[in-house]
Amino acid sequence: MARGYDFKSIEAKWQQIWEESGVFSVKEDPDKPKFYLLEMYPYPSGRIHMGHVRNYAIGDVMARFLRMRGYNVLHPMGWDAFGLPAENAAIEHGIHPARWTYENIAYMRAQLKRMGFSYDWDREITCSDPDYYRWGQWLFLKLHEKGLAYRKSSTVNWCDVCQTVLANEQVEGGLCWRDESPVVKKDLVGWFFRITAYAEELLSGLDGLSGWPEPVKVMQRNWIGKSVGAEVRFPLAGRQEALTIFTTRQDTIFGATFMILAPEHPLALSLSKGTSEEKEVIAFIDRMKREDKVRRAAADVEKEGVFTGAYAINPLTQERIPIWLGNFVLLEYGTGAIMAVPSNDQRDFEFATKYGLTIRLAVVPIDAEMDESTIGEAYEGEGVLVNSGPFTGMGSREAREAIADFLEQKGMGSRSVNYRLRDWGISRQRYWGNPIPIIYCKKCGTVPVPYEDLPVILPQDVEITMKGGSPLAKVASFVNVPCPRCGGPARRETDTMDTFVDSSWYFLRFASPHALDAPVERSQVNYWMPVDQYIGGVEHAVLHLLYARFFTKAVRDLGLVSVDEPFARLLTQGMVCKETYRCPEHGFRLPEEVDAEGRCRECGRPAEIGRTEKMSKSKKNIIDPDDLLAKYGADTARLFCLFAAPPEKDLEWSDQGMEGTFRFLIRIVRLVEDHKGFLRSPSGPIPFAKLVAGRALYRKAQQTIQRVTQDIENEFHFNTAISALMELANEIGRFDTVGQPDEEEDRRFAYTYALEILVILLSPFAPHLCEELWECLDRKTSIFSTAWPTYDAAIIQAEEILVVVQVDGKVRSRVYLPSSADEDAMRGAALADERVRGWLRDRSIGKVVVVPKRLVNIVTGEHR
RNA sequence: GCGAGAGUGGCGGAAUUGGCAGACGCGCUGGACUUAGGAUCCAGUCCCGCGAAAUCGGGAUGGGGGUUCAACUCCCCCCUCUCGCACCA
Repeated sequence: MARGYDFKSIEAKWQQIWEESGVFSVKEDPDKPKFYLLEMYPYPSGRIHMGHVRNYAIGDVMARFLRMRGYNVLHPMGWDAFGLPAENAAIEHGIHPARWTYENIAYMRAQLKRMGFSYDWDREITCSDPDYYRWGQWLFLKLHEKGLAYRKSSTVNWCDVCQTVLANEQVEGGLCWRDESPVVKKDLVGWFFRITAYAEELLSGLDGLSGWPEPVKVMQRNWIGKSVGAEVRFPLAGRQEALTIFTTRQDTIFGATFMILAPEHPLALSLSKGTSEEKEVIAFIDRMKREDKVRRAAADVEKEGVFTGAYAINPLTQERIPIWLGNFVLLEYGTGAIMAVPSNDQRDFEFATKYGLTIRLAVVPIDAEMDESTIGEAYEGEGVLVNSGPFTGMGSREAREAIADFLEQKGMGSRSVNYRLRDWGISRQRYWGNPIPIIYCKKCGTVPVPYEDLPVILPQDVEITMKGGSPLAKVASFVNVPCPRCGGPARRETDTMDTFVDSSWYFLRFASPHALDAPVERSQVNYWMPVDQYIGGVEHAVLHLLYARFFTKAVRDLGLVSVDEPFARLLTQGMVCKETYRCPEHGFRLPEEVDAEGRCRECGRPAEIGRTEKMSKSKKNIIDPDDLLAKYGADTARLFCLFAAPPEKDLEWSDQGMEGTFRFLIRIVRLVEDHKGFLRSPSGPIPFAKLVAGRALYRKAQQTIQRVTQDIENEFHFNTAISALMELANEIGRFDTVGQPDEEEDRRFAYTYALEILVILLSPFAPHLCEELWECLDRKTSIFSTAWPTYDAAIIQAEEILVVVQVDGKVRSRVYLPSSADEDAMRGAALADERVRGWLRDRSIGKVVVVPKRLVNIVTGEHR
């Protein structure tokens, strides 16, 4: 026990009481405003880390605060329990993924309980439970019926380490988001969700999300990548067909002097057939196929291409222009073909320069000279059209409309919109995930598993390896099933769903976690949704948060929910960071691997104190929440996370900061315990008007109510809320409890009041200790069934205000005035102030600026 | 390259409808109590200067310019850092 603060028994005691009383389980209640507060559920990796502690501490303050403010708060927790690490554990330690996962969950649930988070555990969801994943399968089948889930062959991102496909969103800079190994391309058949069907709504919906951080919305907008332009048909010379391209710059079409196709373009081979270029074209296509997609897509790779031998007709100039293949043209975007305008597109310019192709100006800047013979780079800005027939002289912006109209009138093309967003590939060639409920029959083709046969249970006895394809494919009893349609022999789909599918609707399930005949119970989900406040890491800005928005809209269109957007407000908390130690020979070192002189204990070389980085095992700078619980307890750990930085910023870990926070709690314990005999006033409350000795302290307590309430409510400024509490604690500590005998009642009353306010206001941050102190203060019911205190604006207003007096903008004096002082009184008092008069000697008074209740600025004229 | 965000004491951070820059905490310095202090309490702590002293003077919010009675806050230019996207036609 530490100096009178026995956090271990206090925390255990109250956690047990909360659990037994079930105070945090909720149900729908029409008499209270509802509030759905959600933090991103964790992957059960083994133990919680500081990022979880911070995330959930932020959420728990909100939950407890809002309950005391009279809201009906839904605050659930669950487990993102499917995923690859479970399979890795199976291979490394021979533990079954299910056992590994459920043991981790048991341990982590206990950790969360020891942190004292106020979850409604009755609603706990584990997405690897058949009760949960059957509804994921059900939703898959519904999406399939609507054409929103489909199967296709495509070139996919393949991670060799994970032995599975990755979605576009899961590739970061050409590397796997999970293990940072290079991603390679591979042709595979797999299942996709048609997220692109919602591209426009996902984009426009962002405008309504005023409670989301702007950076996240920007990232999503960029990811969706809407481009407005036109599709234009370029007739092929000597053929009936035409080549369709997409462009956003139809105003530059008169400068289109050649065309480029992606090497994989279906016309690529046939165009060169029979030409003298055929051999080279085949060789080029082969080479591109072998080359890694990621490397090819990097911007710094040199552009290269090959002439197909074929020509197209520029529909506006009627010019015969050559068709090339180019490594930088992507099959997946637009039509996989482009018109090349080297004068107005830098990529086309580089290509044209390399291969000696024609460059002709189409759009030139208004105020600068440009010449085909001297052009050094493409001009990509807005400007004026040249060489453009009837459109010459038109502004480029205007010309885009005019040329689009022209193309539509002549039947040469049409306005068109393209998105960078691709459909979401959800097939994973792994075991520990939700089985895709599809059966393949030779006779009937692709057959959905009938709803009444759900769930497709993930079999238990599976040999897990990281090679040779999906583990499920080797389980004969799973694979071989009769076709639901014809009864003939058929086989199951052996891919499982991306785990992001599970997390795309778990927030809906929390509203009715035990619904037996549907994924959600409609009245309950409509009562609770949307999530009023969602809290989690910014790393999911485009992954989970985009998928979840898509799912919500799709599920809405199935008639299951009535909201358009799942998360009304979003808080993305910063990372938890700590300084690192690095030895030139041994790399990152643990703090205990470095001695007091800062040398590596192994080789004696000075270890460099590295930069502050996100806590991670590999950087050896993690803090284990279990250690904090043992040394300081949950309240201190939570309070420090909230005090050290505002939630959206990175938090820099500081052991000394932890100590300071711990000391603060000990001081509060002493404030209560050292004055036990002094507390409580037998004669009842004293009206503020009659308070004398305790007047200032009472007012400070009232002011603190205002500050803490506002800081929590607006912008989540927990750090400043806590500093306000520290100020109040300091003032209580300074308060003279002795005084004159006739003032004793007055002092007792104010002291007790201030202390009670301190404990209540602190309770969302340090709930266990505050319950305990509340009990010490002789209160009989839980502090969390107490209403959040209110303040009186008239009391908060001090009788006297401090007015700053400036002369020519510099502070020269300060005067105290009654708070009722009007502008004239302020001006008069300022001008009468002796110090100010000294500064005004020899000068004439020009303007006098008066800011009510704050400041007087006297502007002087020239010297007299 | 494009997009977004951020630069304030020794450190984490306060203060932006423009109105006392540095709240609160850490660290540090001095003192008290102590056999002892890495416990606790009290005082001090942005920089420079005069001074016995402060309700003294000057300077200071990445750098430079501007608007204003008044700028950490608004406008323009520049520098640095972080994050996201990265040949998307």
